[in-house]
Amino acid sequence: MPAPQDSLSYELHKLTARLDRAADALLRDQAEVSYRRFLALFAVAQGAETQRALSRWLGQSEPSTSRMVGVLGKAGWLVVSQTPGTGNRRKLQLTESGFQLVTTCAELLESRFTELVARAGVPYEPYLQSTRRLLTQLDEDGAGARPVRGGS
Amino acid sequence: MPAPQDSLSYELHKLTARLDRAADALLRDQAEVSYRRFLALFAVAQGAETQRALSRWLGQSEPSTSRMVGVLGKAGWLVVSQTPGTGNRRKLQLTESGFQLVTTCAELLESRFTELVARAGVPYEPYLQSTRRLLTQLDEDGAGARPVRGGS
DNA sequence: CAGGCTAACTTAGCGTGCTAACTTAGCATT
DNA sequence: AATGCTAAGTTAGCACGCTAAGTTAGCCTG
Repeated sequence: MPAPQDSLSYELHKLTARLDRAADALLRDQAEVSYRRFLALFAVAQGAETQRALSRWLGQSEPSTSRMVGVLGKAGWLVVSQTPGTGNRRKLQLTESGFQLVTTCAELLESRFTELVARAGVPYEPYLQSTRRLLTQLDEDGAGARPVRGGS
Repeated sequence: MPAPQDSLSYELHKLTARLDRAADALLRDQAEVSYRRFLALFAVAQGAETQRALSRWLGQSEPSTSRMVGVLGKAGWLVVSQTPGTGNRRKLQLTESGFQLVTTCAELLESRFTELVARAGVPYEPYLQSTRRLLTQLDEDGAGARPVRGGS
């Protein structure tokens, strides 16, 4: 049984867990918003126009998205509207404050991450390529897969 | 504002999210245990002897670990004991069934992941190196950092 | 031995992931 | 108009992450 500290899968896991925490801490500090909420608003900014689209964009279930949309609406970052004649859809639109939040946070995160990669001396492009290859392979493997269940 | 689909940070995030889901699905299918629970048992197998040690190993808060230990104990994978004269500690030990579960699952996961990397044509060692460098850099950056809060 | 300190764990309560099952809106058929 | 279908969203309830605050065990020090 290999010690997972030494395996790539474990290191990857650890890396993204910390990246997420760092991002979350940064955003809470600088913009009083959680990373999850930012991601949802960002998805809307990038063109997710309904809740279903948003849930796909985020790779999340629809109930989770439904709840998140409610929270973001109450916080005044998002307007949710239903137009008669378009089925049981909700149209999602950022408010002015939502848009500004997304813009600010995206810049913050992007600059921090780019700096991190540079300081770590990691070659951006090759690393990105490998990451993408793994993703693609996972997608292909999972194409005929069983449903996903449970936990966070 | 860059589309995050194109950025390394986003791809990394997506990759580990899917790796976790794939691992979770595999373990639920083959061993009727969640990935989180497996990780905790694995940590004990690797030498986490108290709850505090376990929480550090998992990179989690102590309350989360406390609850998890309770669940694992009830499931019969773990024995929790308190020895007088050693302070308010709990000694963690795998049961026979816990040990077998960990062994089986670790082999399952390791072989699947190695295959994935090979099929994806990703150079294992360089990718591992870069991942480690990013982690180290994050750790150094965060050495004098603010506390981490909130969310999942 | 009483009071205070630290280490380790628990309790309370919340955020946000999930599945299963339900509701609502529009469309097609009879 | 009633029936049934599909798409989109919600409700109920659980899994597990977190912080803040409380408890318990042992160790000092007066």
